[in-house]
Amino acid sequence: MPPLNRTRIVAAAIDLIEREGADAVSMRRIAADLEVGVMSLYNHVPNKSALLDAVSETILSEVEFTDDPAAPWTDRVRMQARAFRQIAHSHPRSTMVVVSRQLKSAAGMLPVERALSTLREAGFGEREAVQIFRVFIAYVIGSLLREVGVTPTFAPVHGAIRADDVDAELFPQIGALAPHLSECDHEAEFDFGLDLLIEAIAGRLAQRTT
Amino acid sequence: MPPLNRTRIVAAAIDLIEREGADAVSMRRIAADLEVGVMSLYNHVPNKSALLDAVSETILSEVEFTDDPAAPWTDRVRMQARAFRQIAHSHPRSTMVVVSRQLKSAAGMLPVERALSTLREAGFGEREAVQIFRVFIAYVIGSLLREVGVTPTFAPVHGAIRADDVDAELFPQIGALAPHLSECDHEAEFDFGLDLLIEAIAGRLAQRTT
DNA sequence: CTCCCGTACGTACGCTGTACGTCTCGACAG
DNA sequence: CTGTCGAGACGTACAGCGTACGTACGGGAG
Repeated sequence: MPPLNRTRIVAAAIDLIEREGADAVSMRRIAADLEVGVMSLYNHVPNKSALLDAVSETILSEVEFTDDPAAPWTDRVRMQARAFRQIAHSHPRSTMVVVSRQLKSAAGMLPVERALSTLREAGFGEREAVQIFRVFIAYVIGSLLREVGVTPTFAPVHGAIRADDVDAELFPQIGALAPHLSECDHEAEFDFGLDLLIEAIAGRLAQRTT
Repeated sequence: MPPLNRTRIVAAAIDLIEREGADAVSMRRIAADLEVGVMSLYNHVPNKSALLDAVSETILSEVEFTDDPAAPWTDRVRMQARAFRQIAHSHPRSTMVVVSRQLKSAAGMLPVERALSTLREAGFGEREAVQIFRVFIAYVIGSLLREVGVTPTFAPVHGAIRADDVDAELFPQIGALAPHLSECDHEAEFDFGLDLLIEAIAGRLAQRTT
């Protein structure tokens, strides 16, 4: 058994989250998985919150942000958004952890820097770039949370909604659209909204330069 | 002191969340606020999870969805989205609770029904209406979470980012745009993205009917 | 009056994060 | 070789959590 260290602890935490969900994470549980005393963890991690920060940072730094500065800005932002969505695939149950922690570290700020720089190079003004950036962030995070089921409200998937279950009098639309509501191709849905946003932004840019 | 009942318990829970945040919520704490034994709560609420569902439902049912079926669909969806955002104003610290619980009840499904019906009446197809609905939900929820600070990652507000704090070599854009990043008129930002989305959707509709 | 049931409540169990003290072991100074 | 020291592993302990269970009381039904 290799010596205990921060990296092994973080890896065990991620593994535990993916196996049993974020609620299952406890210092005792992680220690047990590592076959180690609980308090030994505290020699390498100051507290649970810092451990979750490290989890977030690790996952974030695994995302492959391949950016081609020569490509059109529309393709670049699309690629960046898609890269971010990869988190939901590579670490689905950790997504909420990643998204809900502010990281002041390089791993957390690099995606921001890239996005802003892309928008600036596309020709948007300072204030404009930040606004557009925020719109994309909101959409991407909202989409991720729906995909991993953290915000099931108003996004029922899983056949949780059956046409028979809903009162056709009160909710005729939900009843009628139940087949479409209960199935969701996350990638297609994500791209649909993403293209919509990019198209709208491109429209603004074109209209302003004329 | 009036007799204990479900309504009073839910009200106490909401009050506690708004005063001290969702993490401060515990059955013992709520019971103490009501000057009542902990286990007395369980005569009116089956468990903590159900209590939080009730909290979500209560807040949701307070949202005023004034919908004018005669108005253009663009105005209607804008109004619905803004109404939803009111949650962040009326119960900021409860927002995450509301958004993260799936409600099968009428209070949870009514907004969905309204949105879908608006989109259908605007002329969108079944599948299309659901897709567009999902895009709006993602954007609205993402925006709410940023506004209430649940997803501070990539959305640093509060002057948390100062131009001096960031390495100008590694993050030139973040440094240059720090003034804009550190201040955020949530309502204006929300409307900016909302109008962008509505405009894009309207474009799709116009293009298809021609 | 008696019975009964809903409500309030105390106790208890297993879980949580983590502060603190102890013990062991490898490295290095003399 | 021996004495010392620091770092890491670990046990114990405490306050707090959700809630299962048993008990006591008070008012309406028969």
